[in-house]
Amino acid sequence: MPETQRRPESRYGNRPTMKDVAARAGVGLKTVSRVVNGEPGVTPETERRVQESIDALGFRRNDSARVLRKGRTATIGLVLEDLADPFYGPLSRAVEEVARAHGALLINGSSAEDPEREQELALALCARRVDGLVVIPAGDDHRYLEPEVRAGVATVFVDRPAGRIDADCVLSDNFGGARAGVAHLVAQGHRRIGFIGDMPRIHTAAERLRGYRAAMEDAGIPVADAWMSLGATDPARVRRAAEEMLSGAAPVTAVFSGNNRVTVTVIRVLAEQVRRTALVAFDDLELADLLQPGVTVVAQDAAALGRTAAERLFRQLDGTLLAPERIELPTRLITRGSGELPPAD
Amino acid sequence: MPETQRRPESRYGNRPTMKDVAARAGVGLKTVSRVVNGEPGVTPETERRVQESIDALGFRRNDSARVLRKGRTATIGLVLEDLADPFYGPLSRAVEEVARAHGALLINGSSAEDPEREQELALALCARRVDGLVVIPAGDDHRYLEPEVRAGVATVFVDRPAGRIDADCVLSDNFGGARAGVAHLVAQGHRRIGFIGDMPRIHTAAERLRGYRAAMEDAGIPVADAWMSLGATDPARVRRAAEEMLSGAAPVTAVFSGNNRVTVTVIRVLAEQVRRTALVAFDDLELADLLQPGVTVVAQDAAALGRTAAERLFRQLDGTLLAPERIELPTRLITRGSGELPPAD
DNA sequence: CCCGCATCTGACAACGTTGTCCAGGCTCTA
DNA sequence: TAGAGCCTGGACAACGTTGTCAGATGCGGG
Repeated sequence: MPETQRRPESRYGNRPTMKDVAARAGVGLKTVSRVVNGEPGVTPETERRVQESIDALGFRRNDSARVLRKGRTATIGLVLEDLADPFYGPLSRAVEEVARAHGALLINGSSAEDPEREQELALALCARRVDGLVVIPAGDDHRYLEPEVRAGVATVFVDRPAGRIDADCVLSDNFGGARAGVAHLVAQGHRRIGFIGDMPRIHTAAERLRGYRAAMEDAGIPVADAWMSLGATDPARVRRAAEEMLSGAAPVTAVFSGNNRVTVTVIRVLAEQVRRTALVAFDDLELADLLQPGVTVVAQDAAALGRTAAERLFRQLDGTLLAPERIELPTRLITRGSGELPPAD
Repeated sequence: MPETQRRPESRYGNRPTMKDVAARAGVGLKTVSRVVNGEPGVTPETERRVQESIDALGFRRNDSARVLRKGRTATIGLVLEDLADPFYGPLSRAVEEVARAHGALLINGSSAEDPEREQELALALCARRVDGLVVIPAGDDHRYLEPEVRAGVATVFVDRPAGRIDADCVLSDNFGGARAGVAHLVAQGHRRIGFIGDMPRIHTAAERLRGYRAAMEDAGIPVADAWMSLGATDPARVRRAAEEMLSGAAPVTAVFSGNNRVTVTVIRVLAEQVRRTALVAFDDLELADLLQPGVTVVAQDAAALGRTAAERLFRQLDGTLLAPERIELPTRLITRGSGELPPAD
């Protein structure tokens, strides 16, 4: 029994290590390390021999071991809501680009709007010792991250603020954007304006609702309960909500739609109606300008959100960062027709 | 000078280790390991003490060290083209879901259609010892992965086949889909049918072009060079290409568009034309049914591609897999109006 | 009362890498 | 030619975890 310790099962399929490379090249272990890391102090001739050995064996440095030794993983984590949502694609890509510029890789996971899953994911990433974490919160209590933050994990929240923890946040001006969007409808002469949004427990949804209410109040219009749908996100329920506020004795003449997923359904419903109803939607859509009429939107810049957050993350990692801050990015009203339809009553 | 070796800079901000937990709980290191991993053989009382210690110190197991010891990372890598592309969002999400079901995390990176960057990314993932790799190829030579595959990295290619290496591939039936789409246009009476696609060096683009040619040949229609645009992907060039084939003495009466990015531009151009030109597009679009006319598409199932690839990857990891295979998923023609317009000449 | 056995616990090595430090050989100068 | 100083290379420990194995403890039976 020559081995006292059984090798763990299928350990990397027995990859060559620096030791193997060193043995083959007839040099010391550390010399190989030097070559691999481009450190100075190796003769060209030695370097050549080592390099040849590396190529011959198909050696690739084991970053797990490296990380263990160095303490930095050059990896950041991104916890988002749903990678398949067209809003998060560009955001994620922007984070990735910044990470790449800093030589880091990106691990990401979707929380599917489930706070528990968000926590599970974030902590799994911490266990892997990501250097930093960009989180799009699903839950509203992030105290579970406190030990991690104290331990030095850089953390930035995006799109929605952190709950019960003092941390950097990068947000869109949801309130201002919604307010401006609704005000735009008011300016076209609308008074009965519907709002279809997500559950108010989601911060962005709550803020947009607040913007809606503010704009209505600015205009001195009392809001009827029947004009608001909160929390219906699946197509069927959105459809029902939209149809309801479009029917009855005093139907809404305009709708403000609270996010991109709601919008696609609302557009469908409006297209089926005889009466032309105005629409302003939060979040831009790919083909919004080609519809009849074009969809007027309050656009947020998903890529900018991601970029800003990631840049801030790396500034935390540089150590050049001071107190947590809340950064709010402006939204932009893009008029394309649907928001400029006059009231049709 | 009590320490012979300086601590690496800011090593995890001095996180507690199992040793610290053990010391505080007054137990041995291994006992903590047992508790953390839920291994049997620990008295409830001891376990309680250890758990208390863990909570008090905010300990979290360092997975890097764990990986180093165990040899499996429970992480898979996904190299795709552009996370911001709406086609890859669902694909990526599907891979993530499968990974999650197997208790693995997902690292992903975008190659931006650059073979060098693809290689760099894939190898970086291998250095991190991901258990497996799902690759959407940008390049056409993947021999660089051979040592990795031999070393036991499970590998599956998606959307496009691997180059010069024998590996699992999961593809859409690009040829068949394009052929059916073009045949559909022929069936409406079109004879002058344009094709606007990506660079033929991209496999999917080449296959779709082949499908176009095949359908035309089936119909006995010789293809004019002026009807084809290959490799223009940025909006400006697509626009020019489209406008060109729509003008002149014998303009095309129908266009087959080779991918989603091309399609959005083509739709814009067609909308500006007086004459109605038919369109069938490869890849579905979010609001395709709401345009006037609705866009007839050859839809592929991005999520199914991702799911199938990831499942195959994990079957490789289970060791239940045999020879590399090429799996082709069917596409679906969805008629919505634009593809049913008759020739307008 | 002591032995044997089962159960629980801990010491130790090893995973693959990098930081430190020292040895040996070389060059250059006095 | 000897000494100082530089350059290259290697031995060794340490990073935090887990597998192995042996020691300790307690209990029941002979």
